[in-house]
Amino acid sequence: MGSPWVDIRVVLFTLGDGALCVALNNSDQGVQLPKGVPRPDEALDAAAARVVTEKIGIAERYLEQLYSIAHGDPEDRSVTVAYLGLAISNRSEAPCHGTAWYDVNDLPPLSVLDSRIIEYAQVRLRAKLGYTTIAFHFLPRDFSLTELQGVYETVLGRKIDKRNFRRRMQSGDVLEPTGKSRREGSHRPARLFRFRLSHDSDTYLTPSWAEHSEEETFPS
Amino acid sequence: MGSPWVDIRVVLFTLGDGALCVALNNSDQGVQLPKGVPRPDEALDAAAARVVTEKIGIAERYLEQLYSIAHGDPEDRSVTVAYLGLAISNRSEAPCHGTAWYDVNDLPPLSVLDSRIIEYAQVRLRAKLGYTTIAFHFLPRDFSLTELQGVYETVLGRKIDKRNFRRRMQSGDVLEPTGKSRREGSHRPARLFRFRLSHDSDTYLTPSWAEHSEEETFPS
DNA sequence: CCAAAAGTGTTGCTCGTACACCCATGA
DNA sequence: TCATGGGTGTACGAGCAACACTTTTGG
Repeated sequence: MGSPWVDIRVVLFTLGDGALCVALNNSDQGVQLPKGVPRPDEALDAAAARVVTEKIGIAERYLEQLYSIAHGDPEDRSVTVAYLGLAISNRSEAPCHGTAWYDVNDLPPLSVLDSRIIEYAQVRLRAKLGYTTIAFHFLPRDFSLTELQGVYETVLGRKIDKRNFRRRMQSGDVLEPTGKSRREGSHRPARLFRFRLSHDSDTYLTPSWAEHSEEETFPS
Repeated sequence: MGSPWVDIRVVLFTLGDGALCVALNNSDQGVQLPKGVPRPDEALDAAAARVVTEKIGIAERYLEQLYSIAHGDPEDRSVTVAYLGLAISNRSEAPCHGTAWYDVNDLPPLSVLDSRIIEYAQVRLRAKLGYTTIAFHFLPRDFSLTELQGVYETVLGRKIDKRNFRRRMQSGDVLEPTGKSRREGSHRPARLFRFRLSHDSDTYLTPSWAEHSEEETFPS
């Protein structure tokens, strides 16, 4: 029958060495986006999360549906549902065998579809930095303002004024000072902040119903 | 096999009598969103356009992918790709048999999924009014500023200040004066404007590659 | 001359941006 | 005491929101 296969592909970004990196799998058909097929009773978001776990082996912090596209010929038809994911910048946690991080500005040859998906993921990520708090998912629980600014600069690919950035961040009630600070060199220690959870999820303009429906309750 | 069916559902909005309306089909399973199944070699966007033509019978002006979701049980599994569409406010063009316009604030009983899709379509539409020129797709080629303001007010569900609205619209170079005007009552005639095409498509934050590739050129 | 919609400016506030110096620390 | 990154304030301009009256037309 003409029923197409549905596959899930995940563009999982992380930050490493001042570069925006994406996780890619090395398969016998060349380098490609990590992908998988949803199980018969599995929500698409859950399938995407499973792809991250099984194919990348990294704990992701954020996962959002990007776009769906049909491709292939009538005999080998499939519909791909693409996801955008963010993972914490942590070099100690190595991805599984066959998976590696690639600088998005220096990618190996990929299929046309994968390239487009990655490009679009980057567009969406940049746009969302402006009107959401998505950037926090690149950082650990406690972080300095300089680290946060680094996230913005790396993703946007340009320098940001330090004073304006700090004023903007501290003016809303998005940041919570932890009181702690961190010494890490022969200079003044940085004060650490934490992200206020109440500002998550709300502003993302993603459907509120997305797959959470029956089984899951919202994590506090 | 476990390969799911892919179906397309379209939330087609129009404006009528100062209300935001959505096109719904009256089937033997009750009232539901117009839907269809993509052909073996058809792009998803093309399939959505075909749903509009065949199931609604209206010429849509804008069509954008919304979201995909898996549902059903393991034996009767499907993945729905939802679309948001806009059609021109034109009561003379009647939809096909079995299809009717419903005020979004006064909908008949619908499936949980359809209700959620419509609700999300409305959220996206409202949000996009703010940062795109999507509103123009509700109007004919030539229109008055009052008509344009009416579109915003109806979709957003609140009054807007006339002077601020006109200044904002006329300050960019989005509007082109036609020089014509329209008399339609015992009062001053309204000057008519036209939308500058160059401002379309760019700002929508939809993937630039989305299926348009080969066949279509932009309608003038 | 009346009703009805079209059209028009000013003011205050908020927010983004440009810009340069002192502070705390470890070596 | 020096090198290094952490931390701070001000002034200007752009853009948004609030606000009320005059103009043109047909009846």
